[in-house]
Amino acid sequence: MLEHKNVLCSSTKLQLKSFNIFAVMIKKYTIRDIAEMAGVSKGTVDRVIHKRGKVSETAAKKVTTILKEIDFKPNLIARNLKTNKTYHICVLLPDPIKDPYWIPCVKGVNEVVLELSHFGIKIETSFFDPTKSKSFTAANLVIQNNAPDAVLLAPLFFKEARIVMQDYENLGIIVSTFNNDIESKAVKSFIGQDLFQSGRVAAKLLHSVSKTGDLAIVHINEQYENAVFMQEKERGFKSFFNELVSFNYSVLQCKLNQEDFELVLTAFLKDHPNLTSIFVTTSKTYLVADFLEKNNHKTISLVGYDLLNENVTHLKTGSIDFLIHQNPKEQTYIGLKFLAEHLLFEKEIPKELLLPIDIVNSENATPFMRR
Amino acid sequence: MLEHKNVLCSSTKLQLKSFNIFAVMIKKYTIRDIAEMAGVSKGTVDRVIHKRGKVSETAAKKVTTILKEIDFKPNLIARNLKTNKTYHICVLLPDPIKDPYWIPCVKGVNEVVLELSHFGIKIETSFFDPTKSKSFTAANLVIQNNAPDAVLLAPLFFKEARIVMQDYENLGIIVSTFNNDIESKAVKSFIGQDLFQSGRVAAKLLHSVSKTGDLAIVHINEQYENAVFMQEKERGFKSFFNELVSFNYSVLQCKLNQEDFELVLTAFLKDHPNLTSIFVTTSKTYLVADFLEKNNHKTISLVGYDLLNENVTHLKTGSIDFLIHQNPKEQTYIGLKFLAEHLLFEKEIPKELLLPIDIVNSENATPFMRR
DNA sequence: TTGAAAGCGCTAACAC
DNA sequence: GTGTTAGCGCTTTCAA
Repeated sequence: MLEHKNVLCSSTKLQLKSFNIFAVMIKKYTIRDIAEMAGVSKGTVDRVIHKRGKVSETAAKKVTTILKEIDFKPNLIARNLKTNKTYHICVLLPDPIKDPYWIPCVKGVNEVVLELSHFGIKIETSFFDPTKSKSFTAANLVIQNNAPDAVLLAPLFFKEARIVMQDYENLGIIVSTFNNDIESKAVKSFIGQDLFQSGRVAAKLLHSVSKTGDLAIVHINEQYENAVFMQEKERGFKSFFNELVSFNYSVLQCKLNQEDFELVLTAFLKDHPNLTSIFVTTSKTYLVADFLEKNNHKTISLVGYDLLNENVTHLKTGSIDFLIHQNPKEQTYIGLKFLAEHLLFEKEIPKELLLPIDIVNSENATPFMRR
Repeated sequence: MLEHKNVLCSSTKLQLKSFNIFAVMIKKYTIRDIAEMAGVSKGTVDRVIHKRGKVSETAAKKVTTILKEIDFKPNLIARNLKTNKTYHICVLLPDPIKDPYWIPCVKGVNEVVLELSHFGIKIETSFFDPTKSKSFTAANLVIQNNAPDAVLLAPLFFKEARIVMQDYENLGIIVSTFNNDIESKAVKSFIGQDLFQSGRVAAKLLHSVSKTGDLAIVHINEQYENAVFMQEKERGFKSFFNELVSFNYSVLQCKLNQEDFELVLTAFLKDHPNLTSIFVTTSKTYLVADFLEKNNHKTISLVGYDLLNENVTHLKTGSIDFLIHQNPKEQTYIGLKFLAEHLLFEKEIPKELLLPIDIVNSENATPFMRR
């Protein structure tokens, strides 16, 4: 036994030691222990912990001191077992039928529901039409009437969301956002990606694939969604090339709608024969890929967003070079879990959590989709 | 297209519907409810649930029927609160001082320790020397003498690990592995990446960056670690180019040691003037990057492994094009959490979990390192 | 073979 | 103000 321990190098022992401070989990105190130490009853300790008042200053002081001294952490499991309260959380998503991008979010919600099935958490999901800002506002009204404890939503419409957020704050309903950051003090937490940086990632990818020729940023259906977020990606994309020394090509811009798609894109490509790369700022990347494939533009590199089936198909045939995965499922999962744990265990929620920007090519797509 | 949309719609509705069944969380039954329904006492119900015997057939049958009928799920929280048992898990890692690749694993362990601090889980970490298989075997002996309930380890040495696994099985100690899959029935679970596929990802990346010229697979310090795992990456890498139609270049191989590094690599590059791409199969990618930078081989593309500081620095200066992130922290975190939840809540552990293969370039590296 | 009862750590209602 | 007490859902004696 001792012999074997010597095999480990001495520097390791140091790390191991400091690590164990965490791992050993010293002594576990209960409120009964505290009560005894302070010479008061459990009830008084509880009152101090929850600041319910009705405690003499002397008692309060004694208890607080001990609490701090031993860094008391109440057994949250027991607390939850007792209170047996059910919390109500509403989730508001763009309708996955209108835009399949949101399908994984439903899975993310379900996972939280399963994991937390033993705690009193009631989760209700509703959808709004991602092409209509009014639908978003209306859905929020319904939720507010339900008076849940907390709400998780994707604030697709910047202006409308900021207004609605005020109502939530007035009603004392906690709101977390994901996917889009509306930068309001009224939101408890935002889970998403750094869109500016994600534009830079796209730029770097296209620059890796081809070093020469003009590039184009393509926005699709910009009028439906709030353009603020597409512009962030565009800013990031441009910033990358601005920083490139001796870069002699143009970064162009092209706005498309699903209606006049072919016409406008055909004209655009004719106008810019030196184009070698396209960056699509939405999950509709497959539309551009379809077009390039059909019209035999094999030399144009393409980077876009999201693991829709259509996009992944193009990834595998080679008409899309890279996709950026925004991980909608994980965003919803984390956002919801944070809220639930905050309600149940009074856990702190970070004001902002930016998930990694996943780069996907034909070879690593599958595990991302499975998850 | 139309067809596809219809599939989407209906499946989405289905998802939503089944989701609500979950979310509403119908009625929560307790063993008391069951006892009343069956006309027996809580004790009897408990005996049936845990198959502790000493129950008459009639009573057993009645209870079992009801249990099935209502799909009873005991409140695991309450169970844990009562039993108040502490479980003991050992973690065995290669010494992070010998190889910084393993540093994030310690963070992963600490995270689990923090999250599970309210449950009775005692976690102890020890290290072995990744260059010495004997150190691995010895460390396992020490652990076996400690008789923990479960063990999480990185079985760097294929043969030795398979032997040691037998001992664990005989001792009734649950073992999960991560990082390397030794494919033994004696291991409960493996968390890691598909190494073959990760070789393919590297191949695709290099092919994206440059379509022409010879490629080289570089193994570093192959004799120290078990070559099985490097070979998997190599196989994957080669398979990609084998499937490429009209690919007219060579995929070469080069084995390096830290001692004669410069000499051998210089000779290799001289022998292969058409080389445009290098794939390094280990986290020592920065050694090759250093070399290329020093000797001004700016036209050679480089893909390697892991977010060591040295590697990321080269990523940002451009001497490494892409890194593949094996996510050691997440591997450890998940492996350990699975074990803990299995012990505490009798949760099923998947036999194998393959994490996504993360592609990293200069622009998305930061959030991966922060996590 | 069974039921009754105590108790895990915490909360909250209720006396004093 | 403060202590006491009755549970939350489950496990585990201990009698019967």
